[in-house]
Amino acid sequence: MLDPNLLRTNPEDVAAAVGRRGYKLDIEQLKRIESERKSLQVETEQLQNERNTRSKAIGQAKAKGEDIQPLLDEVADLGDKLEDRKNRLNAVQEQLRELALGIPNMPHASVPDGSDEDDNAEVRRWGEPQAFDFEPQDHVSLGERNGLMDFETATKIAASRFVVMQGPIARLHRALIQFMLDTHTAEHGYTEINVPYLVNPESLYGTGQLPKFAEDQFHVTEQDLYLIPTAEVPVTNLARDEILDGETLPHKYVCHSPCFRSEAGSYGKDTRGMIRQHQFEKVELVQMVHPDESWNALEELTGHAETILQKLELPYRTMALCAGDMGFSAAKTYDLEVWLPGQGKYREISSCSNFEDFQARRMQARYKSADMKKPALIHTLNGSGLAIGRTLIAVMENYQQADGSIRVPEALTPYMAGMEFIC
RNA sequence: GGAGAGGUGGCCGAGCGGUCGAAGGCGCUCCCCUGCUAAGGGAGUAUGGGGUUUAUAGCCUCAUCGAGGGUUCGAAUCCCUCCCUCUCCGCCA
Repeated sequence: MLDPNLLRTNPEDVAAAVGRRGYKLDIEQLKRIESERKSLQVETEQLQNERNTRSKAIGQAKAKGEDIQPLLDEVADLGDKLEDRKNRLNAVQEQLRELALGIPNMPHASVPDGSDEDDNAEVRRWGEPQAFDFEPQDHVSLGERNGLMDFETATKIAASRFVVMQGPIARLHRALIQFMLDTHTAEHGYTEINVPYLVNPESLYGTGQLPKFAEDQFHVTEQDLYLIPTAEVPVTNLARDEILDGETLPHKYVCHSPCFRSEAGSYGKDTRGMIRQHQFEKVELVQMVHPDESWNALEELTGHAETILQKLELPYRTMALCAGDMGFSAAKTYDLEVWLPGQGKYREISSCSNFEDFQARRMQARYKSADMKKPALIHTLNGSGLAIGRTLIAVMENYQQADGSIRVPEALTPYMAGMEFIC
């Protein structure tokens, strides 16, 4: 959520900023509702004040044993009037809240212009896609070779967009998780954390998945809980309604979790293989930082994710998302795209964003240092470090041999009991 | 799942329809006293919103005693629903 005060006092600037990402802010509507809110709120509070004052007087009169009937007659119609104003005020405030919750974050000045992924800017590139002296297969044919990956059975026991993995591939999948957690905790200073995979609606409001993206979530209606679409949700919400000690910032968490996404609206997209699944695993990096530090932190966090790709020796490029391609809550996002020989292109494997105070405001996540009179909003960031399923694919496709076997990346052999090839 | 108890300010803990945003204690901040890492005295010490304002100063005001409804001129106090915590029993990875 944007600063309501900014929205009130300077809607033109806000409109211009969010306009860069293709969001049309109706300034006239905003101003109209806002002025209505103001007059209604002032009136309502005056009435409340009157009621409080008079009720107090009644109490005092009664204590002295005076006749309070005349006083009661005086306030007879106050209640109805107040009730009416309150209802109208609530309606207007709700309208305003919905409007504010629906406005995306303002892109940072350094975010490139553009409307879709074609306008994303390449920031840097690492590694060379290797030349194969045979026709490289994609992960689906590589995985199905010995029944290591089974999409049909997954469809039988669940639905499409799920997978069953077995044997060394299942182990490689686990090895990637261990490797990433170990790297981020030992080398990058993150604290490993384990969190609930079902969260309440408040948490999804906090990070911005609700109210706008309800159809993307798996909802357990009986208990009104949601399967997490990413560990970002439970981890970032650790700070919800908290005042963190400023001296303890930054808080850096690394969290492995499954992620559940309905993928509504992506029918027919990436239907083959493990690229886009309803359930996948991810090692997520989350940082809660001092507002002055978030831009440094974004560069740092992106670098942490890149380190994983470098250690796995997977070629990738770093893209700065253009204004029109960024997620709802982000002020700036870097995507890491890994080279997939099976597709002959770079595909997203990580997304690292600075949300500034956008999520923090929704969550009321604040910090306070000794020299501060009042608490202030923290800044939040997160990034995949990395998506496990897609990393697995990348390893399979980039490390495949002519015979269809897969060489185990050196960084992973300690986690594979020394196994060098998956046959 | 069954039976009970309870959710109040940073913490502990009173309050059981009126002058309560809330006694008291602890903690914290400032001041005083004290010739010494103790003790004592005094003052202060919740958060969020709105209005006014150049102002994150001041002033005015509203809301908040787990959450949401209700009764009432008036609710921390009464009623209803929900959530959470604790104790005992049952079940169970």
